[in-house]
Amino acid sequence: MNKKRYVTYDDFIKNGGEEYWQTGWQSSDLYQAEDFAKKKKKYILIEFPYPSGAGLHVGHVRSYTALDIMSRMLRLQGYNVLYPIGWDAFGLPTENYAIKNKIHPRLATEANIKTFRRQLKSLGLSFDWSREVDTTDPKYYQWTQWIFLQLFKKGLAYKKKIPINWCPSCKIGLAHEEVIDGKCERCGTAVEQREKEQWLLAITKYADRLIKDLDPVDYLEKIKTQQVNWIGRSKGAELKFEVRSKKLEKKEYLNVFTTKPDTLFGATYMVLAPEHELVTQLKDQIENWREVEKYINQAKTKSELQRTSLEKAKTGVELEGIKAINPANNEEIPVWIADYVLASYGTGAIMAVPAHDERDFEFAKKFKLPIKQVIAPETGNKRDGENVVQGGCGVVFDPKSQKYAVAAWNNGMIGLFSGNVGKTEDEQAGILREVTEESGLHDFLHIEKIATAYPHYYNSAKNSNRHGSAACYLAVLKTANMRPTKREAHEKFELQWRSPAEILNNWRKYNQKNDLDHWVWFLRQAVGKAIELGYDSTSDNSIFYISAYVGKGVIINSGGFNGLSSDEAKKKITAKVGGKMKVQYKLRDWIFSRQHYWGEPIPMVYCEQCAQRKPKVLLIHGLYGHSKENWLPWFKKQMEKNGYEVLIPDLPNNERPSLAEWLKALGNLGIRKGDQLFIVGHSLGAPTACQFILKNKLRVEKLILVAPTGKSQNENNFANLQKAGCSKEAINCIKDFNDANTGLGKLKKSVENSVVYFSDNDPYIPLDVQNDYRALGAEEKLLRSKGHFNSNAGVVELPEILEEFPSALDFGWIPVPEKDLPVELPKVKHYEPTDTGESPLAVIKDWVNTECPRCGGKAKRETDTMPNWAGSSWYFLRYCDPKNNKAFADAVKLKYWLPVDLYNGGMEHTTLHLLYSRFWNKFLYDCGLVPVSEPYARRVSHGMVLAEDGKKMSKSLGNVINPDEVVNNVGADSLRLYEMFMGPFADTIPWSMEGVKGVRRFLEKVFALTPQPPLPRGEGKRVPASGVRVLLHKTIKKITEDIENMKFNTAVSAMMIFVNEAQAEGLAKDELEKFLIILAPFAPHMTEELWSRLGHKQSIFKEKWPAYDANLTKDEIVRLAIQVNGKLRDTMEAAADISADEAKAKALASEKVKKWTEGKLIAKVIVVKNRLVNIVVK
RNA sequence: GCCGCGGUGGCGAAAUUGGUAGACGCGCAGGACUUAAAAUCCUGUUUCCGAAAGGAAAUGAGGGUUCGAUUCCCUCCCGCGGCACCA
Repeated sequence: MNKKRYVTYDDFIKNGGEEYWQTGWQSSDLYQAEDFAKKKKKYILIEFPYPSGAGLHVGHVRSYTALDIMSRMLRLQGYNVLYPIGWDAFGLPTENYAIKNKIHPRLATEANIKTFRRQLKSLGLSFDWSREVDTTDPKYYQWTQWIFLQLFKKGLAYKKKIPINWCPSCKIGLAHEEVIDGKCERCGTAVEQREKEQWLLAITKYADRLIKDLDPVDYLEKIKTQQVNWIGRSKGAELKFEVRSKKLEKKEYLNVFTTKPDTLFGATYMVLAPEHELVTQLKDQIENWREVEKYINQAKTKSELQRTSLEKAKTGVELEGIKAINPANNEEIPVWIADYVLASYGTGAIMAVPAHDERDFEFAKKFKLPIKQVIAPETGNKRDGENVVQGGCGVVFDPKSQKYAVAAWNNGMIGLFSGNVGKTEDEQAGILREVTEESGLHDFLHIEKIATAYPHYYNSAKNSNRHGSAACYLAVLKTANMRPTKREAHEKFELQWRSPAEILNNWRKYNQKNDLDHWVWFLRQAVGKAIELGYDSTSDNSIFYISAYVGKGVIINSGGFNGLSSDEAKKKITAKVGGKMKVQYKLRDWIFSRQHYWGEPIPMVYCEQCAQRKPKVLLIHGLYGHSKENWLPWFKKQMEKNGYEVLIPDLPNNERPSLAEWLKALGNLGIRKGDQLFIVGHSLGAPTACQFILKNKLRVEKLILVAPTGKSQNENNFANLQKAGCSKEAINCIKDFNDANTGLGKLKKSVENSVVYFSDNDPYIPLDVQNDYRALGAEEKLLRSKGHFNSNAGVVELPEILEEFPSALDFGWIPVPEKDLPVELPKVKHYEPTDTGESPLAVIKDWVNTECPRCGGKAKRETDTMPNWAGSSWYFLRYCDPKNNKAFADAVKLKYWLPVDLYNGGMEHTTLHLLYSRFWNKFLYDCGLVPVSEPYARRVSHGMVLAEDGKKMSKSLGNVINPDEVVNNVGADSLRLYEMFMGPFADTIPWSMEGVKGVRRFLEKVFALTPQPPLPRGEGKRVPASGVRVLLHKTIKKITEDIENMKFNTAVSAMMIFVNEAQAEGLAKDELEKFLIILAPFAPHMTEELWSRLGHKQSIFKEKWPAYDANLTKDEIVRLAIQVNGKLRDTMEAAADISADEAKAKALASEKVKKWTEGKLIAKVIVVKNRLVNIVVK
C-alpha cells in the first residue's frame, strides 16, 4: 500500500503517485501471460512500433491504450491475456540516422528502444514485458532467416532479373515504398528503372487463398476490400496469335491475356510492351527498327514521374514489316509497341479491341486504326411476348441551323425517325427509307453508320413489346428539300428541329422504363461523330462524344457467334481458337532484396562451380513406357533449354519389368552422390524412383511423382488396365513394385522437397493412392482431366511440371545450412550504399568470401538484405515462445495462443504488412508448423491523431505533441482518458490541449469522491437506494459493451454522467468500489491508489469485473414523446410497458395536444412502445 | 477516372440503427467565492422571432419513400483515404 497521503489529485500527480504504482506493477506478475493456463486465453496484439529517434507519438498512445483497456477488462473478467510488445527495428530511418551521425545503427537502435521502453512504461500499459522481442536481435532474425530458407526449399524464393527503382543521385536501388510521387524519398531526384537481379517471394501462388480465406475472419469491411483490390484477381483467357513477317519463314506466336475473349473478332491490332522479348527477337524483321529502338529507349528512361503524371496521352510505334493474324477470322492486323501496355502484367502483350476498351479506343483514334463494334448493348428490360424485329433510326443533322431533326409526338415526347427494315432489304437503305417516309428529308451530304444495339422496348404505335437489333445512322443534310410523308406522320407527330441537349432533356421525362436507353446512347455517339467530323460546332463535346462500349451485350459482326450473349461467347470463342481460361492477378511477387546494411542478411551463398555444373534430372518412365512417348520428349527439350542435364533411360523389359532389373539399369547411369539431382517418376516409375533413392542413399533436391502406382490401386483399376491391353503378368509386376515400395518415411531425410501429381480422371490410379505416399510429406497436386498423364489423354505437354524446377538464375545459389544460422551482420566502418548499387556488405571481403556448403569450394555470400517487412511478418508467432532457441516457436504453445483474437493497426499497413504476414503464416501452416491458416481472427484499425492545427504532426511544422510533457503536466491517466474520449477510435482527430483539461477535471472529481479515511462498508453520504444504484448498473452494462465494441469515447462519457450524478447524490462504498473497477482499465494508476486508500491490500486488478443487475438497468418510469403529425408537442411520464390503449388515451388527454387536435379529424394514432405516441390529424 | 469512408452547434462529438436531434466534454456568457486573478462551484448556451409563455427553421444541397428520416432510396456538391493505363 502506498504510504503517502495525497489530499488532492494534484498532489498525487505531482508527488510521484503514478510512478509508485508503476514500480509496484513491474515487480509483480500481474500482466504476465501464462502458457497453458486453464483460464480461457485471449491474444491481444498491437503492431509493434518502429523505435524511431523521434520517440513515442501520441498516436501510439491512442491505440496502445485502447487495447490496454481491452486487455485489462478481459483479465478482470477472468481471461488469460497475452498483450505483448516488441521492436520492429530494422530499416531505413535508423540507417540514415546512423550514416548522418556516424554512429552504428545497432547503438542508435538500442538508444531508441530505451527511450520507447521508458515512455511506454510511464503510460502504465499492461504489456507482458517478459516476452519483449527485437527483430534486430540475432536470436530473433536467426528464425527470420530460417523461414526464408524454408521458402527457398519449397521453391517460393527465387532470383529474377527485374527492373527496380534506381535513384541516380544516391546511386541506390529504392524500395517501392521509398518512392514518393516518382521521386526519391531522400533527395527528391526523379527515379529511373534499372535491371537488377533480385530475390523474390512467390506470394502470387497464394493469391487465391489470400482472397478466399478473408471470408471467415472478422476484419473491418474496408480492410477486406482493400486487400482484395490489391490482389486484383481477374478471370479471362489466354489466346495465341500467330505473328508473321515478310522475311520470316518460321512462325512465331504471341500470347495475350484478355478478360474479354468475346470481343476477339473486334481485335483490330495488337500491342506489345516496349520491353517485350519478341520485339528484340524480331529485330531483323522490323523495317523501322531505328524508330522502334528509339521508342524503347525512351520508355526505359521514362521516369516513374512521367509515367504516373497526369498527362496520359497514348504513344506508340508500329512494328513495320510485322503482322499478326487474328485467329478468329484469320485477318491480318498490325502490331504496335506502346508503353500503355505493361510488361509486368499478363503476358506483356494485348489484343486491342478499340470498340470495347477505352484505352484501345483512345489509341486507335490517335493512330487512326480501325474500330469494329462486336458487342451490341442490350438495353431496356425484357418483357413478355416480345416480337423480334430488325430496324434502327436515323439521326439527321442540318449543318445550316445546327439542329437535329426529331419527330415531336402529340403527347409531348420527342422521337428519332425510326422503323423496321425488311428481311431482304439493305439495312442502311431501309433505315433511310423510314427516315424519308416519316420526315420527308432525303437529300444527304454524308451518311455513316454509328452503332448497333439490342433494345427491349414497347412500341406504342403498334402496341407491341419488341426486341431486336437496332442500328443508328448519322445523316448530314445537304438540303432541306422534302418529299411527301406517310399519313401517320401528319396525324401523330410533326418534324421539328432541336438541339441534342433539348432532346436528352425531353427523354429524361419519358425514359422511366429504360425504353429509350439505346436512343440516349445512339444520340451521344451520333452527335459526337457530327462534332468530330466538323459539321456540328455548337453541341457540348463533354456530353456528346464517341466512346468505347465496355459493357455486356449481344455479339455482332462475329461470324457464327452472332446473337450469343457476350457471356456465353467468352467460353465458345476461346474454345474455337484453342485458347484457355486463365486467372491473372495485379499482385506481383514480393521483391525481397534490399541493397542496404540495416536488415537481415539473406542466408544464401553463391558458388560459381556449382553454378557451372548442370543439375541433373532423372525421369523414370512406367510400364510399357519409353523415352519417345507421352510428354517425355517435350519435357527433355524444355528442361535442356532451361539448362538441365536430362536423363531419360529406356528401361529393360518394359512389358514385364522387375524392380531389381530396373534399379540395376538405373544404377549404371553414372549418378553420383554429390550431384545436384532431381528425380521424376511417372506411374510405375514412381515406386522405382523411391526405391532407387533409398537403395543408393542419394540426396535429391526434389522428387516429383506423376500418377504414381500404389498399393491402394483396386481390382477395378486393374480391370481397366486389362481392357487397355495390359497382360495379367504385367499387372502382377505392378503389384510386385508396389509391394516392394516401403520405407518412404526415410525418404524425407534425403529428399529436400517432394510433390505428387494426380489426375481427377485417371482410370488406373485412384485418389486413395495419395495415402500410400503420405509418409513422404509431399505436396499433393490434383490436375483436371489429365487421365493417366499419357498421350491417350492428350498429354503431350505438361507445363505445370516445369514450374517445379528452379530457373537457371538460381543455379549456384546454395542455402546456408540451418545449423550455421544466424548469418550475423558483420561489423562495418561505413553503412553507406556503394557506388555500384550493391549493398554495403559487398565490400567486407572477410565476410563475403566463404565456403560452398555443397561442394566446399570458394563461394560468396549474398550481400543483399531483407526488407523490413520480413521481421514483422512473423513476430506475432514469436511472442508465443520468445526465448525458444530450437525453433521459431514451440508448436504446442502456438496451438494454445493462436489465433490472435484482436489485432489493431493503421490503415497504412492493410495492403503490405497484413498481406505479407498472412502469406508467411499460411506458408508455415502448409509446412505444418503453425496451427491456423489465418493468423488474425479480428482486425481493427485506429484513426490518426493530428496536431492542434489539423495538420499532421511533424518536426518541421513544430506542432508535435510530446507524450512525456503531457504525462508530466497532467499525468498518464489523464492522457489515456483523453485519447479515449477525443472521438471514435477509428476516426482521425486533431489534438486539443483544452480537451485534456476536461478529463483531468473528471479524474479530480473521482479522486474527491473517495473519502479519507475510508468509510465502513455500506456507508456513505446517504442511505443507499434508488437513483445512483440504478445508474451504476446501467453504467456497468454500457462500459462493458462499449469496450467490447471499441466505443471508448462513449464509455468515458457514461462514466462522467455517473460521477456527476454520484457527486450530487452521494455514493455507498460498495457502489464506489464497483465504479472504480470499471474505471480501472482507463485510469489504472488513480484507481489503484484509491483502491488501496479504501483499505484493500491487493491490487484492484486482482478483482472481478462487476456484473450488472439486469432488473436495475430497466426503467420503471419512461418518458414518452407525444407528437402530432410527427411534430413533438408534449411529453408524458408513464409506467414502463404501458399498454398502447392507455398511452393513446393519456396522450389525447394532454392539454398541449388538444390545442393541436381541436376541430380536426384524428385519422390515426401510432404508438411505439416506451417511445412515443404520434397522433395523425387531418 | 475507379473503389472505400465521411459531411450534425463556435469546437471534439452523441443519438438505443426509422421514433423527443445536439448526451458528454471543451469553449463562451452571466453569477458566487476572492482585495484581485487563477482554480472551484452554480446558471445559461443550435439558429431565428418573442420580455416570457410559446412558435418556426435546422443534421452539406435538392428530391423521394413513410404517420415519422441524421438514419432507407435517387441526383448533385464538398472533404478525406486507397488505387491508378492491371488488358
